[in-house]
Amino acid sequence: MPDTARISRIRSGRRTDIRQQNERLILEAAEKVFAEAGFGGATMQLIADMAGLPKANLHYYFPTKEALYRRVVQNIFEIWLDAAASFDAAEGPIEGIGAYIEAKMDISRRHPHGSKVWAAEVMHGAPVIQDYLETTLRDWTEGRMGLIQRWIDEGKMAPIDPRHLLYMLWATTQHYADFGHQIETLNGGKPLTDKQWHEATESVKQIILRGIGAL
Amino acid sequence: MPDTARISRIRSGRRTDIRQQNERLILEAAEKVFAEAGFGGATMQLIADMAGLPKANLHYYFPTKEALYRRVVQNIFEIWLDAAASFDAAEGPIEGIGAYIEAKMDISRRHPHGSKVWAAEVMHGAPVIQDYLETTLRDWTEGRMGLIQRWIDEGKMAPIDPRHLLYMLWATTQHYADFGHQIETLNGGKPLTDKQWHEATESVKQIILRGIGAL
DNA sequence: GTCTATAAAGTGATAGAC
DNA sequence: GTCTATCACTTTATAGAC
Repeated sequence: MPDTARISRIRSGRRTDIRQQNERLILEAAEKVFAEAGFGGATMQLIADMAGLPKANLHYYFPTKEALYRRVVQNIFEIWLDAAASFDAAEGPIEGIGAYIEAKMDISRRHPHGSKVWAAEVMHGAPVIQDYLETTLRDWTEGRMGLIQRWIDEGKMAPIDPRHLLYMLWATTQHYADFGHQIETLNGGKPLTDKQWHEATESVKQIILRGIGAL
Repeated sequence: MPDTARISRIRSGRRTDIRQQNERLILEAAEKVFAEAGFGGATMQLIADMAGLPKANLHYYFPTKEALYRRVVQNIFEIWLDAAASFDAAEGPIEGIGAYIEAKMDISRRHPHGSKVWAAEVMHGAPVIQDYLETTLRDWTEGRMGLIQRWIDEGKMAPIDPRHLLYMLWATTQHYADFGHQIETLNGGKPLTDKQWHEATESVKQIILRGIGAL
């Protein structure tokens, strides 16, 4: 390999590293700022400061504020879709829905900002991710509804409406992220401990699994 | 009564009527705009247009954008507090929690905008209503937790954690307002019918009441 | 790939005539 | 109590030197 080519590859590799690292820094900062201030309340200046970069660099990596925002929303959506794996692999509701609750609660704890950004996006009428709702989410939902209906037909749980069960699963688990500030305030101003997160997860699992007649 | 006094009273009465009517128009428009665009995304111009008033008049009735926003948040909070009456008057969980779910679901249907404004306010760290969380909501929560614990002690329901039951009640009922757009999209793009709202309410009641061992 | 300076547009709020 | 015109400020986005 000629020197010039090797040097070029190294340079290119370094540039790629810098790009990936800066994009990650920007996305993490953006997720937090969008969650805490909303899209309209967030400023590129604030995101830049939190990422430790000059504001102009944000526009170098993401052409517009909306493009940056879109990436943040897509990220949390993909994380949630991955959590469905445990759902599908299960043989019955205790295992499947129990694992799904655990996975969603874990995401609420590890990605509270992304959850809030998604919630705000939906509350505002999903101006940016309406296509996801109509395609990916719709297909996902119908697939899981069929799975739950099969468990009902097999007598593994009571005949509840699968759609409203899914809504309840989303609502209860995401509540611990989206309303985390309210929960923290009612917890004496302190974040939930490991033990409290475990108790919350077990409470949700217990009520829902018994509620659908699986226990 | 002298003519001048009578006329003055009438004039004063008319002015009061105009004030009350305009304040109501502004508050309704503001609730909708804050819900759909967020505090930062909402503009006084947009609220004024929706209320059918010149922008300057908004500042005549509400000194600042934040003062107007604060009133919107307080409104939904008081509506929710009133819904607790059914909770307290009950003799056991089936009656009390069942009525509370029905009341909260009804509010989600009739006041979806207010619910979203509250959700966004909490998600952003409750910058405007933190004092309510620490006083009124905290007292309310502890009172209801005591009531639920009494029902547990009396053997009227299973020994679940009262706090997480309350969170689940808030999460599930408010989800139908806050994520109404997502639910509507998954309903073929059409709002829930009377029948579907009733089915949703019954599903929530059934799963939770059975889940806490009250059925 | 980085950063300063600035352009272009929009915002909350107010003055002042009616 | 109403409404037009405008001020003072902030924002997104970009130009252009380095």
